[in-house]
This record gives sequence, C-alpha cells and structure tokens, in this order.
Amino acid sequence: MATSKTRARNKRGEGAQLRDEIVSAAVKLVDDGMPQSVTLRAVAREAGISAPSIYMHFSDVDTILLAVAQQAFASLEQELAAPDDADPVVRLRAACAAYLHFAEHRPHRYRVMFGAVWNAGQALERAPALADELAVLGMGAFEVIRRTLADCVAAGRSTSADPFTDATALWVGLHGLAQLRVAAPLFPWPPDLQDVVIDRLALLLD
Amino acid sequence: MATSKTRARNKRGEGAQLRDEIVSAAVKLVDDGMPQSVTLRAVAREAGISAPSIYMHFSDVDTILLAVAQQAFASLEQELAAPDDADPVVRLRAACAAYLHFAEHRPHRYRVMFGAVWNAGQALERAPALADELAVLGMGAFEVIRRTLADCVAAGRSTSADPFTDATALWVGLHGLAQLRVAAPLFPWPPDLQDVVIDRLALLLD
DNA sequence: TGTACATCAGTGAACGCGCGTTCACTGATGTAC
DNA sequence: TGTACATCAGTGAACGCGCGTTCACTGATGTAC
Repeated sequence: MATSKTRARNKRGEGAQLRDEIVSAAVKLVDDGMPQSVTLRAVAREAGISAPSIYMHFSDVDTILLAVAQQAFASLEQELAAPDDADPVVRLRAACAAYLHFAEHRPHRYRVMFGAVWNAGQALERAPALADELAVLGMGAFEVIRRTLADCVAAGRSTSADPFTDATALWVGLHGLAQLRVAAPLFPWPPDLQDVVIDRLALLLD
Repeated sequence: MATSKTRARNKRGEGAQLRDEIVSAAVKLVDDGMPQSVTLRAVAREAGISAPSIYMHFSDVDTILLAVAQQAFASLEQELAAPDDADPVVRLRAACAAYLHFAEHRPHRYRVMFGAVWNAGQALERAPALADELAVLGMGAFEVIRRTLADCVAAGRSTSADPFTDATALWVGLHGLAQLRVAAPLFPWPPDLQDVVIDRLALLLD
C-alpha cells in the first residue's frame, strides 16, 4: 500500500524532515511484522521517495532501525512515566502494566528495540559514533522504573535495600514476561504470573 | 569457508542422513551470527550440496530453523538435567546456571529458539502439521525446571505453594536475564543479579 | 547367475526478481552583486 | 530591482549480485524374473 500522492519536496534547510518520514515508514514496516521485508528499497517505497534518497539521511538499514529503536524507547519512557498518582506503588504497578502493554501491542517494534544493539554491531565498525547512542539506548525508560521503585522504598512500601539492583531485576522480569508471552502464545500462562513476578522482584509489601 | 571435499552420496534408504547434515549446516550459520545470511542457498553451500537438494527434506528456510530450534531445545534439556546431586536446591541452581551458560555461549542459537515460533508463523499456513511441533517446543526443558523446583518444595527448601506458576516465573526471569545481558552488554549489570532473580522467583530459603 | 528395469539421491543450468549502490541529472530555492 | 549563479533536495536509469524455485537430467543401487 504505497502512498500514491506526490510528495512535495522540502524547502531548503528543511531536508531533515525527510529523516522523520523515513523513520515513520520503517516503523510501519517493522510493525507489519515480516522482519526480512524491512529493506532499504521497501522503506523508500513506503515513504514515497526514491531509493537513493535514503542515503541523504542514513547509510544503512541498520542505522534506520537504530533510529526506530530510539524513537520507540522514547515513547516507552513517556508511557511509563505517564501516571502521576501520589502513591508510588500505584505508579510502579502502572508503569509495569504500561511496559507489558507496550510489548504486547507492538511486539515487532519491541523486538527491534532490543535487537538494535545486536544488528548495529556491524554498522558500528563503520560508524563508531553510534557507540555512544547505543550505550544510552533505553536508559531513560529504565530510569523511570528505578526512580519509581526508589520512591516506593522511601515510602516504606518496598523492602528493597538496593533499588538499582532490584529495579534491574524488575526490568529483567518484565522483559522475560513480555517476550516469552509473545514468543510462546500456546503456553498455559498462569493468570497471576505478572503480579507474582513484579511483587517478588520489586519486594513490594503485601 | 565451504567444505571442499566431495560428498559421497547416501545409499538408498539413508537419504534422511542429509537432513541432519542440513540442520548442522544451518546451526553453524546461525551461530556465526548474521541472521539474514541464513538463506537456503547458504545452507546448501555450507552442507556441500546443491541448492535444490534442500527441498528433499525441507520446504523452507523457516522449517529448517524450526528443526534447529528443536535440536537446540533438546540440547538445552540435556544440559539442564545433567547434574544428579542429591540436594534438589543444588540441582536447581545448577540448572539455572546451565540455562544462562547456554544462552550466553550460543546467543544466536538461543535467539532462534525463541524466534522460531514467530518465524514459522507464515510457514504454518502452508503446513498446519507444524502447529503440534510448535506447541511442545521447549516443554521438555521447562519440565526439568518445574520438576526440580517441585523437588525443592518436597524437601522443604522452597516455600512455593504453586510450583508450576513459580517454575514459569523462574523461566521468565532466566529468559529475561539471558537475553538482556546479551542485548545490553554495556549496562552495568549488578554481579549478584542472577542470584537475586533466581532466589526470589523460586522462593528458595536462605 | 545374468540382465533389464525401477527407484533413489541427488545435480546443473536456467529463470525472473528484488536488492543495495552508483552516477549523472533536474529543477526549485535562495544569495550576491 | 533584476539577474546570474550556487546550493539544496531530491530523481531515474542502470549495474551486478545472490536469492528461491523449476526442470530435465544422471548415475549408482537395489529388485524381479
């Protein structure tokens, strides 16, 4: 379903707009779900531009996917931080629910988020500058979890003695839940599994 | 690095041997790590046969990858079940360590194991018989964890009231640990994270 | 025992396709004088 | 104010490549008589 309307060329100095359109096109292809169909030409087609135009903004499909991952992590961070309830436990549970919701409803994008480092490995050799961007990828979202858990501890609602380690453990549990549930939909998932994992890893009281 | 020795043709009735050779070739390509290079032709090249010969045993690259996943889960199951210590807690910890060891040392194969369902989705439409194989994929390995945890409970070393749910939670934690550590090698992983996750999810005492 | 034949386990050449990448180009927009 | 020019944001055609798939085939192995 290629866009048939003719694209108006960007004005001078606004060439960077196309970058966003390329990323959006890639997101759409990623969400559609067939990983090997996310090619440079397919992205160009989806964005309604010619294939060589991609090179003005990206050297590589992997670099586009890194941009997709960055944008996705930014969205995730916003969704995790959204609730401004006074009770930190409510906020933490809501953040966990938002995390799992994100992964369940955008499974392919979620997969790209955690596969980006992997795939960018080879692009890294040609563009070492990416290393810094890879290092902080997802840290904003993690920070929301960490901070919220620390709030729970401060409010005496979690017995965590080491919020950083326990926030990491919680993240690990959420990731495992998110990914395995999508990867193994036929498994008889216990309905209370989510609460079990969250409560134990975050050391939430009661 | 293609095999240069000429392959001796299998005798009559032994044609199925080639199937194993194809799977082994695919495993090698998977472990080498560039996912998009696992093509039908590349597998044939690695196995030292012509491309059309693949069709005698597989209709599809995804079907080959499913066979790779099945073989990998069988290996994993053996490694998890290996220690025959009398103490079930020792066995459980050893199984968890073996799980993480497997994922750390064969990361790409591990990824295929949990991506196989995903990828086989489209092959499924053409070959519905695969559904049954997908349904039980990995269940043997899970069963080892579940049984060992049940042994811990029986020995009074775990407070789990529902070993199935808790074994699932443990599996979720192991998967999250395994995958995130490989996906985010730059993250400052707490050294005690592994024990924290395992002890809490398996409800192990002390 | 010999021999004709069927079967099995593959091969080799060929096809059309979509891919990444290059190259010379176009034409609108802004800038210098 | 007008106009020549530089720049920017792309385009279109072309290339060589590896891919999946097809087809007719080969030649060793076993089987029937």
